Amino acid sequence: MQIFFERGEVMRRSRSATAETRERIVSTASGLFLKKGLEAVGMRDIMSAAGLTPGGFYRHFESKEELIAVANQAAFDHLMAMFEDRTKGKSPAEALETIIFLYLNQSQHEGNTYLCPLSMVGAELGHCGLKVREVAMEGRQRLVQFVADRLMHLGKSEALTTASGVVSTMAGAVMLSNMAPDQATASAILKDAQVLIKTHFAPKKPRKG
Amino acid sequence: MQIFFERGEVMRRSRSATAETRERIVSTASGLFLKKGLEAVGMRDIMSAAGLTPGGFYRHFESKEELIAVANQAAFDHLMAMFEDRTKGKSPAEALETIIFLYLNQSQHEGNTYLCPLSMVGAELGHCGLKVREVAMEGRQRLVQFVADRLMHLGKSEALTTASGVVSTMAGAVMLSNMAPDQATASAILKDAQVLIKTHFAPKKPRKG
DNA sequence: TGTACATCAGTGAACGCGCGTTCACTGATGTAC
DNA sequence: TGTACATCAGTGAACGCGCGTTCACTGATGTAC
Repeated sequence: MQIFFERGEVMRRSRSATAETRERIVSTASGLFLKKGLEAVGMRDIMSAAGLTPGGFYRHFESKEELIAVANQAAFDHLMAMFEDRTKGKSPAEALETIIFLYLNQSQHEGNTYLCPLSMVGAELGHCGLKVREVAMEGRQRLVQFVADRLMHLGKSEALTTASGVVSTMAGAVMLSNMAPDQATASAILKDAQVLIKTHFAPKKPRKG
Repeated sequence: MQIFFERGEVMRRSRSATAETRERIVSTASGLFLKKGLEAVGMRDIMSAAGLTPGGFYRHFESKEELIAVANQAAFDHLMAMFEDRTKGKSPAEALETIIFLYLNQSQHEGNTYLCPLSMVGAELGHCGLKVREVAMEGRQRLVQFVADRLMHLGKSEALTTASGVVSTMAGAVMLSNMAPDQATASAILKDAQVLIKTHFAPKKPRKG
C-alpha cells in the first residue's frame, strides 16, 4: 500500500516499527479471538493487550471486520506452518497420526497458540462478511489438502473426499469438546473422533469396481 | 415456582395465558438464536418478534443466559421429536440414512425450523455458563444415543464410540458449510461428510479379536 | 551536514448507539368474604 | 352472587455501560534543499 505522487515518485514512508506494530495487533487479536470469540473481544481489549490505545487501530485497519479476516488468515498460517514443521521427514502414516493428535488436542493444554479458527470460533465466522468467510474456506481447504496429500501416499482412493470428511470430524469434535462442562466428557468426544478417523487411515487399495 | 404463605396455603396464580406467553418467548428466541447467533440477538429483537415489550421478559426469566439455556433445550426437544417422527417404523439402516440426510441438510432450505444448536451456534455455547453447556451436552448425548441405538441393530460393535464420532462429523460439516461463501462449496462439504459417515453404516460383524 | 517542513503512528477523550436490565405504573384476573 | 382487594403479566421509559469508531492533537521521523 504505497502512495504515488503526480510525478510518479514513490513515497518511502514506513518506519519498520509501523509494520511491527501492525503485526503485534494481528497476533494479539488472533489469540484473543480464538480464545474468547469474535464478538466477545472488543477493540479496547485488543489494543490494550497489544500495549496501545484504541485510536491507533485505525491507522492500520479499516474496521474490526477487516482485522477479523487478517487475524484468522494469520491463525491459519501459524497452524499450517506448525503442522509442516512437526511432520517434516515423517512418513504419510506418521504425519497423519501427528496432525490428528495436534488438531484434536489443540485446546487441551492451556496457553497453546496453535488454534484453528474453524473449531474455535466456528459458527461466528458464518455470520461475518464475504472476505472473512473466504479466508475461513481457504484455511479449511489447506487443511483438507494437507490431509489428502498424505492419504494419497497411503494409496487411498477418493483422498480429497475422505480428507474433507475428516476435517469436518476434527473441527466438529474440537468444537463440541470445548462446550463440555467437564474434562472427562471433552476427552471422550476427542477420543471417539480419533477412533473414527483412524478407521479411514488403514492403508488399503481402492475397492474393486 | 409457587408462592407459599405463612399458613402454608398455595396461591394458584397462573392464568393459562402466562404459560403461552412464556412458550412464545422461548420458541421465538430459539429460532432467532439458531439463525443469527446468541450474542447477535438482543432482548428487544426477541421480545418484539414475540409481540411484547422488553420489560415483560423478566416476569418469565432471570436473565438472557437462562433464556439461552431454555431455548436450546427446546431446540433439542424439537429436533429429536422430528427425528423420532420421521423414522417411525423404519428399519435401522433407513432411519440412519434419514437422520443423516435431515441433519446435514438442516440449513439448506430457508425457513427450516429444525436446527441443531451444536452446529448453528457452535463455539458460542462454549463461552456460556455451566447450565447452558450442560444443556448442550445433554442434547449431544441424545443425538449420539439415537444413532448408537440404530447402529447396534445393524450389528456394529462399539456403537456408542462410532455414534459419537458420527455426531462430531455431522455437527462439524454443517458448521463448516454455514461459513461457505457459495452454495457449491457448502454442498461439497456436506456431501463429503455424508460419504464418510456412510462408510460406518455398512452392516458387518465386529472384526475378529 | 544543518535547518525547515511535511508526514503520520499513536494518544486519549468523545461520539452515537444498542446492549441487558430495572422500575414505576396499568389494568385485567382471581380471591376473599 | 356481588363487592373490595391483592396479585402480577405486561408496558415503555430510563439506567449505566461498553461497543466500534472518530477526531484534534502530539511528537518523532524522514525528506527537501
